[in-house]
Amino acid sequence: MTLLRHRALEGVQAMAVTMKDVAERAGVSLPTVSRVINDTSYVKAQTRTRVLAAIAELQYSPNQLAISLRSQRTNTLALLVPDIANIFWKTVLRGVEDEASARGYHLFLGNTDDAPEKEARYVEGLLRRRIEGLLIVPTARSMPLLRRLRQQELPFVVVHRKLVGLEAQTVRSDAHASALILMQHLLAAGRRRIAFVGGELGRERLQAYREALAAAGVACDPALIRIGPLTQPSGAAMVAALLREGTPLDAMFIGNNRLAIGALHALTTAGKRIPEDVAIAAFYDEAALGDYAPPMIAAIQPVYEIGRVAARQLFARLGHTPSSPVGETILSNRIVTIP
Amino acid sequence: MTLLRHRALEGVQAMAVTMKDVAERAGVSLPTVSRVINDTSYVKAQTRTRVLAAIAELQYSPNQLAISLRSQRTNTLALLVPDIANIFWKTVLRGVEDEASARGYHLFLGNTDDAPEKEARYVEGLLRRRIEGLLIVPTARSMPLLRRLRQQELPFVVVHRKLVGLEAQTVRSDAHASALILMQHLLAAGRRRIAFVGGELGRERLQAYREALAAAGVACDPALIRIGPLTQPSGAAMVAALLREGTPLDAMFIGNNRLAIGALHALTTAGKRIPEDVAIAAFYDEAALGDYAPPMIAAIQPVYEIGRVAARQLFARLGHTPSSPVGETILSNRIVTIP
DNA sequence: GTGAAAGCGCTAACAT
DNA sequence: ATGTTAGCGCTTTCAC
Repeated sequence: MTLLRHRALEGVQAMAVTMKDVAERAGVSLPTVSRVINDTSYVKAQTRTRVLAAIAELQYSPNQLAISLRSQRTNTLALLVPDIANIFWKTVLRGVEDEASARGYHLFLGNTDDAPEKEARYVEGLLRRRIEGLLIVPTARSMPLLRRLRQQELPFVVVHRKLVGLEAQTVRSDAHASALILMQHLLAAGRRRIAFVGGELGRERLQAYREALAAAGVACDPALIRIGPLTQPSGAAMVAALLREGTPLDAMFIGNNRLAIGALHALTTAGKRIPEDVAIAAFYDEAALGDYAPPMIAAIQPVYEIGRVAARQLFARLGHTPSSPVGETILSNRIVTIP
Repeated sequence: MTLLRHRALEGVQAMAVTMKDVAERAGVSLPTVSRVINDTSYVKAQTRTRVLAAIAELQYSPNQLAISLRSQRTNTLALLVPDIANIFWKTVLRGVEDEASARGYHLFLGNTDDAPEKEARYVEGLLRRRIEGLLIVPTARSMPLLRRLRQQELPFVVVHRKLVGLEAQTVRSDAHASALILMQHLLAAGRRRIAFVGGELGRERLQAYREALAAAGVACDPALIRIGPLTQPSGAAMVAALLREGTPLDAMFIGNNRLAIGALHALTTAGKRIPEDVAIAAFYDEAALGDYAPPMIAAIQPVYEIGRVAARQLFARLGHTPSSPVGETILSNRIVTIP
């Protein structure tokens, strides 16, 4: 007996076994099979057995597309991150996936490369696929997109980045508070010429930098402030430039772990002693900490927890009307001093 | 005018706009809308305009579930990895995702934690969702599952791991060849007491280790061979134990990047000089190389390429009958010596 | 306890 | 150039 019936319209694969096949095989009607599978009504024990046997023999696999089309539920979420190859997001992803999989949900993953067009294209495809919710690390220009999501009533949670001007459920860590602590640490150690090395999106960190300097009565020298792409080479280049220019400095505040790794390399290459010549305070990473950690003070972000909490909050919103109130969940960073 | 029609059966979300809504709004019949969208037949310019206007006004988003149900095509793949939080897989994932997204495919991601039950549960869900193909890093006990996939005629590609006894399209790097080169390098440098630190699945590496020793006429001392979980702490523990036991050794072959990082730490902690006291040859990682790289010889795996090539081969199989011939694609590692 | 029929949203014949 | 009809695989009234 062959299971091949006829070719699909476009595809070349054999048609899959359907409920109808199972029904015929078991000598019952189609709804009866459905009832057995979903345990949705009493079925005579004998009939049930026959149906189950047919299912096993035919290796029947229910078509989730059809089920979803009827039920309006896909049990599917999506996560959009800038670049999964970056060390930070993979752990967030793991947190999200754990939470989703525990609830029987499947997860689409997409990289946006922080490009709004790519992001928009992805979101469009995900909407068509009728995902039930979206976790998104938005770009700096994602506002219109997110407004559309709101309008389309797709539940979503903003991960790790704060968007001003949009009321959206957000999960992130407390960059501002941690930045203040790091700066205060440097200042308490008597450092006064503190360079800032950060990225475009780190507004909070830069603000904390300025606040801490002001509070300590230290003038803010624009020549010490560097902002660039959040990559290791970029960190190395910015620090190399700083040193080359010769502006006096005795400490550095680095707003991102990849920047920090690059910066530390550049400092070592230039023969600077850490912390004697240059004291370091940085947003760093658990893994990087294990691999390479000179004496410094670091803020470690709760990456896995950010993913889990964000997913949980998304689930909490799935059941509710999309207009349910939104808020920010701010997780604390762990401050670590390496002697 | 409200878009809310009635509540979905189970869900609480408002019903989405359908093609029918668009048709009514534009004052045309349903297939006409379809024709406009898919450009599948001539439509009078004026009608087309009216339809497009209706689509825009209603923010219509085609239901991919319905489309897929009809067309038998989901434009969806899945990737199952042991643990995305591990440094290795995230880059593979990125390669896969790039390739998929370039072809308009979306990607499900799942973590198996190398647990066959979790893997099986995932595959079941993915089959129901009618993915068109699967990329999988199988566990040691995945054979029955993969046989079922073969039977169900789901195209799949085995990534990075070699399964004996199953004919399956496989993409991996040449661990055996690289291991031989690394070992020959150590032996050429006059090292004779070479420890082996590896994982359960690294059979090829261990075999190459033995072959190289035999070829050089060096006896293989079982006391120098350690096998454990592929984690950094495990690497540190195995090396610490080796040193504690005092078996003489002047070199180490390490079969995995996480093991290597742990091992290097343990050696440093024990005050061993590298390479004076202990020469190192290891399977290492591009990123780890940038962060922490004492003098050694390393095999760098083409992680991103593994992902891309695997995805490409999967795409190549989508069009064909599932019985099309399978083979192995073996990518070369890059051998790097750090002076 | 089970079957017949309608419909989820869409596309592809077949009409006109 | 557009409308009518059937059907993808499933669940859910409604009959019997």
